[in-house]
Amino acid sequence: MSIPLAQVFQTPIDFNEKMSGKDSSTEQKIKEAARKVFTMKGYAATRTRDIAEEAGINLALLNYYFRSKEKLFEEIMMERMQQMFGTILPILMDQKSTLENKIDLLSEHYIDMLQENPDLPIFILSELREHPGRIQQSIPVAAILEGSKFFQQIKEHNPKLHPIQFMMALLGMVVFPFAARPIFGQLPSVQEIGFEKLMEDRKKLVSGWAKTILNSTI
Amino acid sequence: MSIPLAQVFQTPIDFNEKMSGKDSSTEQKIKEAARKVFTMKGYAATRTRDIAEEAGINLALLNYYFRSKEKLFEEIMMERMQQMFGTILPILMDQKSTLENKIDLLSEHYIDMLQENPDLPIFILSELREHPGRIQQSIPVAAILEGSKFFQQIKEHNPKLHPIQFMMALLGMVVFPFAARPIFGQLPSVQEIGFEKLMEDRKKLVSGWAKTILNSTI
DNA sequence: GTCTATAACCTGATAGAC
DNA sequence: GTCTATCAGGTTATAGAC
Repeated sequence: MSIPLAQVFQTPIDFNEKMSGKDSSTEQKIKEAARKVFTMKGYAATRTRDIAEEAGINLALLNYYFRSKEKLFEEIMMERMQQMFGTILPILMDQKSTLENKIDLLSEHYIDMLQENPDLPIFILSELREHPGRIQQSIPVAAILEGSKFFQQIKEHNPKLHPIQFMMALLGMVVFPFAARPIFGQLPSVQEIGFEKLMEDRKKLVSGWAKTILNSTI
Repeated sequence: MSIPLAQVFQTPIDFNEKMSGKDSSTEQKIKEAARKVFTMKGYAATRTRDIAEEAGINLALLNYYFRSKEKLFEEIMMERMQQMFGTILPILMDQKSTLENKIDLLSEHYIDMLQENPDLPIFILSELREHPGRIQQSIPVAAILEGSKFFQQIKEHNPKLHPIQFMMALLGMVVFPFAARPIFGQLPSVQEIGFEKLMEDRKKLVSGWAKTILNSTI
């Protein structure tokens, strides 16, 4: 069930190309539809009929290609988790880049990816709450993160700061706005400026703030 | 459908007292069970049978007290949203307290509340994604936030910083660790230190960092 | 490979006895 | 108010024709 490490390290660009699905075979159409519906509504609220309709095919065909709803979901979930974590892990593990470099890259690339997949965070987080086990089944995120160059660099840079606390701050500043978009999106000023514009500006804000935090003595 | 403003402003303490439910009438037992199951699994994945079993009563009784699954859910959702937003809004609207004061209070009280209700954020966010309308039905969070003393104070303190961007950073640093607990909780170092301890330490970290961000010129 | 029809099952809700 | 039994509708999955 675990994914070859090479796949974890594919770049976001490779991934998005694979996702755009120019292969319009029936199987790909179903997968694309499943990706869309599962991500928007979650496993439990999704009916296989919705997916079939979205794919423009018959319900029976879905079970012909993928044995069951559960099996189809597993495939989608695997892909989406790779997209969620595959974007950051290669950056954090890079042995050459500096700490500040990693922060810049993460802020920029992750916001880019989330702009194109705004409901990815809620999907991952809400599906993971009931099956936390899924995560180590697909990618050993925990082990990778903990032993990453990134963690090592944080410890060296500021021994008083626990890398986890910093990681939670950085990811929180980047990911939370997307997870809470249903709320923030209703603020008049967000609607005026536009959520996408705000996130575009946010890239520089977050990387700047993160570096500031890193050097603070709190 | 909208809640009297007085109720929005109840303190977290009042709220928690109401939640502890010493009234063990059947109706309260059902509500308590519903709160637990809905919050853990979400609306779609919850079966009314699960709630009945958790409450130690019969399925028919659930429909006797609350007309339907949907109606019961509405009540729970309303409560939970009040808990989610009722904790911060009074702090942000206070006319007397300073900006730094508000940051300290929010960081401390919100983390306290989330320690007791760790799966509240995912519940709210995942239920809101499909029905973003629910939010203005219960509490006019958007309008309140936008016109709050807090926003005004941020603008005065640092005119170059958009209050929304700061708000997203502050809430992200506080709320995200709980939303992503299924992931962070698997890191060995988190298990060693203990998630609760980390969050306890985090109160001061976040309030410190938030003030630093506020004064940065980025 | 793709469809229609249907089986098998599950879930929310109610009827009616106590 | 509380229970058992059951209905009605919906959902996944499959059988079988084309």
